[in-house]
Amino acid sequence: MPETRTRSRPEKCCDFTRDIPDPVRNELDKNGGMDGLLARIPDQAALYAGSRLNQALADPIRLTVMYALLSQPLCVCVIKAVVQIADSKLSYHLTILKEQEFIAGEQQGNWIIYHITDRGRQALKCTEKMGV
Amino acid sequence: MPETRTRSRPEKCCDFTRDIPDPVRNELDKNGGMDGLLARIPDQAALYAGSRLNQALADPIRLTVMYALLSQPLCVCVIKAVVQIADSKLSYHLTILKEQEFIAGEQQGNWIIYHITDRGRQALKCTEKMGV
DNA sequence: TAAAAGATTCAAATTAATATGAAATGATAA
DNA sequence: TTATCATTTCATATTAATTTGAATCTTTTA
Repeated sequence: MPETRTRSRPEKCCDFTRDIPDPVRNELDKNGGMDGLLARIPDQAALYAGSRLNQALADPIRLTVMYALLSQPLCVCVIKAVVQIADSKLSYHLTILKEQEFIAGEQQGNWIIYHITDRGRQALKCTEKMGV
Repeated sequence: MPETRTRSRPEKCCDFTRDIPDPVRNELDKNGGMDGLLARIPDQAALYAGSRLNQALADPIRLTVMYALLSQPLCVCVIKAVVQIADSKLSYHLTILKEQEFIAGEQQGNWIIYHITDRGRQALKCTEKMGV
C-alpha cells in the first residue's frame, strides 16, 4: 500500500540557505546573495528583446540574405535568385530582418532595393566571431 | 473566356540579365555578377551552424541562465531558484546551451555546477552590442 | 485607365520548438 | 543495499515559427 506521507519541508527543490555546495554558496555570499545575483541580470523586457534579436538571426535563409546584401544593395528579384524560394516566403523573411533593422529597403521605381544596415553588419561580425 | 497564352519567357520572376535596376546591375557586374555574389556567401553548412548558434540565444530563459552564470558558477538548484521553472524544463534549456558550448557543467558530489564559457561570454557581449 | 511587373499581405496548412509530468539515472548517506 | 537528493530523459501535449498559394498593393508602361 503506497504511503501518503505529509512533508513539512517546502515544495521547492533546494532551500539554498542550506542545501547548496559550499563553493557556490561562498561565492554567492560575496556577490550579495540571491539579491545581488538577480540584480545583475537584465530585466525581462531586455531579455525578451535580446532573444527576439537572436531569433531573427536564427535561420539560414535570413543569414543568406544578409550575406548577399553585405556585398551590395539588391532588389528583391535578385535576392530571390540567390535564395531560390517563393516570393511570399522571401517577403516573410525580409520582414523579420527589417523588423530588427538588420536590413532596410527603399522603393526605386518598380523595385524595392534592400541594403544591410550597420546593425546588420555588426550582427554578422558577431555570428562569425563565434564561428560561421 | 480566359485566354490561355503560352509565354516564351522563362517562368522565373526576373531575368536578371535584363530586368533589374541599373545601379544594382552595374554594381553586380563589378562584383563578378551572380557568381561573384554567390561565392562570397558562406556555404549551407556554415549558415545552418550559424543559425543554430543564434537559435540557442533566442530565448529569454536561456539568456537569463547565461547572465546568472556570468556572475559565478552555479548548481542547477540555484539556477532553478533564479529562473523559477520546472526541473525538466530547465534541464531542456541547459542542454541547448551546453550543445552550443555557451555553458559547461561538472558533477561535484551530488550537484552539477555549471559555468559560462568564453564562447558564452562572447555571445552575451555580442547580444549587448546590438542592444539588450 | 487598363495591363503588367515587382513585391507584400493574408489565412490556412505544416513543421519545429517548447512545456509538462512521469520515470529513470547517478551520487551520496543511512 | 536501500533511501534520498539533484538532475536528466522520455513521451506527449502545447505553442510558436515557417511555408504555401491566392489575393492585394504599387509603380510603371501602353
